[in-house]
Amino acid sequence: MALSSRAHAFSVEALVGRPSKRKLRDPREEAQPELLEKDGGEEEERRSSAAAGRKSKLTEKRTKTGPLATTFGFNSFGSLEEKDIIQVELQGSELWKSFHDIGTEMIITKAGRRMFPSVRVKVKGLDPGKQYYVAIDVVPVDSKRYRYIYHSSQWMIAGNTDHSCITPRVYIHPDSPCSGETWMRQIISFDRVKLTNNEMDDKGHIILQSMHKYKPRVHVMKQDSRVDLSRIQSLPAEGVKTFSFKETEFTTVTAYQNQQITKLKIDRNPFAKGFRDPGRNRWKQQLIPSDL
Amino acid sequence: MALSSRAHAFSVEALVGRPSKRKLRDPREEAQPELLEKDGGEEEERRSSAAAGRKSKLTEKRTKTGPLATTFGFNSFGSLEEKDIIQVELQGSELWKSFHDIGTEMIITKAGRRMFPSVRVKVKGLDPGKQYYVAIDVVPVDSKRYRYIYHSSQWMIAGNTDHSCITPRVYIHPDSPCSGETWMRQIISFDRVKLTNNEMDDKGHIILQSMHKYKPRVHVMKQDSRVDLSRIQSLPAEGVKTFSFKETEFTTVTAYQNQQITKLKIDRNPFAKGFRDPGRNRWKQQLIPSDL
DNA sequence: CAATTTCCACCTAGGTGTGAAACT
DNA sequence: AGTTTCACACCTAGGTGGAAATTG
Repeated sequence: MALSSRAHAFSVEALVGRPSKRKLRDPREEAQPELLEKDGGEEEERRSSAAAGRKSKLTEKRTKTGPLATTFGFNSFGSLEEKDIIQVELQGSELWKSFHDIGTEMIITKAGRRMFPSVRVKVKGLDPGKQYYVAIDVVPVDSKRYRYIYHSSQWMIAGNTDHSCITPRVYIHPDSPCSGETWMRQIISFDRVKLTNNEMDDKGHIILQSMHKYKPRVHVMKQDSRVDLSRIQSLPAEGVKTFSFKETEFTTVTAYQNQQITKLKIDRNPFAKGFRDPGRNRWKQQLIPSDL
Repeated sequence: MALSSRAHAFSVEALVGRPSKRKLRDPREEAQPELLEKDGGEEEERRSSAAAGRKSKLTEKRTKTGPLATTFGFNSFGSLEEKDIIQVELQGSELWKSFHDIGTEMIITKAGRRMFPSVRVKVKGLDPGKQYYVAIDVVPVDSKRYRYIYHSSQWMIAGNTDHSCITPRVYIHPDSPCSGETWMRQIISFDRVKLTNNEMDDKGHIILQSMHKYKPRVHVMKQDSRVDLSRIQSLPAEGVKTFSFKETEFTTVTAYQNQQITKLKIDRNPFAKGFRDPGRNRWKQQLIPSDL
């Protein structure tokens, strides 16, 4: 155990990984209505795998690969076909849950930092012959600023923030636009999205504030020949289906707070392989000039 | 001088780099009509910088950044506006010319190999508000098979090949579709295109035959909502403007034939830096077990 | 024997967390 | 004291030509 000195003071409870506190906070959040969906009237259906029993008629076809989010076809597209029941299924939800159970943290930097895990989804119910855009954005979960308390390994509310005047940036999936057939045939990965705390960012990265809670949202929209969706910065008012998943919520940080998160990231992110234990601090020894 | 042993037998003439022979062959090729443009009736205007004197009315606005190719608006798009005079300008033409003067070779492999130099262009005369696709393909320059003669450092005709039944694969620029405004604002680079000699290739690479002469072509097409251009394998019959540049012609090889080409590639391609002279064959000495 | 394939050392390009320094 | 930034060693991912092996 030779991880970051930043999270040096952690409780035994945090290391054992008892998920009780976190589980207790969830029901309250699930019950509260969507506060942030005023900008278009699109319906958002969130379904964690724990709530997978509802709407069995729609979930009959579910494979056991992961949680599923569904939006009913209330015809903002103008089409009445049964196929209008678009479903979006999160891939890699087990990994997301591993982080979520601890309290997911995502690093944000000036230059932009990828998410790990990244959002990857499968889409069903599209019209194979029609063209769609698929996009992602990240919206605040609440209006609170958080602070991590080391000795209790807990996130505490540390203040309020007004997000209401900020329109979140949208990252259009690079394959867009693309036929429904093609979208449905592949796993749609947003692994190249980058998060930044630089409000002046000009590289199209998603701008967030550190020490706040956010959730990614996936958007599916039929191609509209009237607007060039490929260059927009904000979502159109209608014709957009929006999906999100409880287990992808995270807190933004500029340096990891909870050492369990650091450990899990190092363990699962291929790019952090150099920090895995077995062969670690071997290079440190080479820096000591003792062979002379 | 410790380059490839393959091109060991080279003439002094080749090393000095006298361009006379090549220059002599060019006029014949320029005079011959396009043989391979039967598939759509699109007009192709080729203009090397050596022929830049013609059509001065159109080239007045030319900057001195490179050669320019122009297609007149004869309304396959149905529009009559003056803006229909689309111009495509090759970027990095000095580098291309350095290779062309020697006799450009491009390696092709089963897995696919990038081109160096890569095709990079600037486009002018698009309708800023309309959507366009930009694409590249590579077509045969003639029906000959070539062989490199080491002792005279020359390419000789070695036989005939019938290309007529092969429709070339098209590589759609990944930014497609995109507004004319955006296309014109940036340099359009095809550096990710890969060439292969694998006729069964399923990765969308451009399939070529080794030891043949080819030229890349750049295509500009207005978006047609009737067809999903993003997934096509061959060009539509109409509404396509096609451009090519004499200095981007090349001969396909599976291993470099002319040592001057090898030298120039190593010198200019960042990925071949490891073969540049100063620090070379230092690692070879480490492999000799002589320190015991 | 010419042409092609394969494996390799050496690069570019860029995604990790670290730990010290800087900021506020 | 909490938070942010920076240079850095260490990775992944993949683009080079060399040289030996293989192909036809």
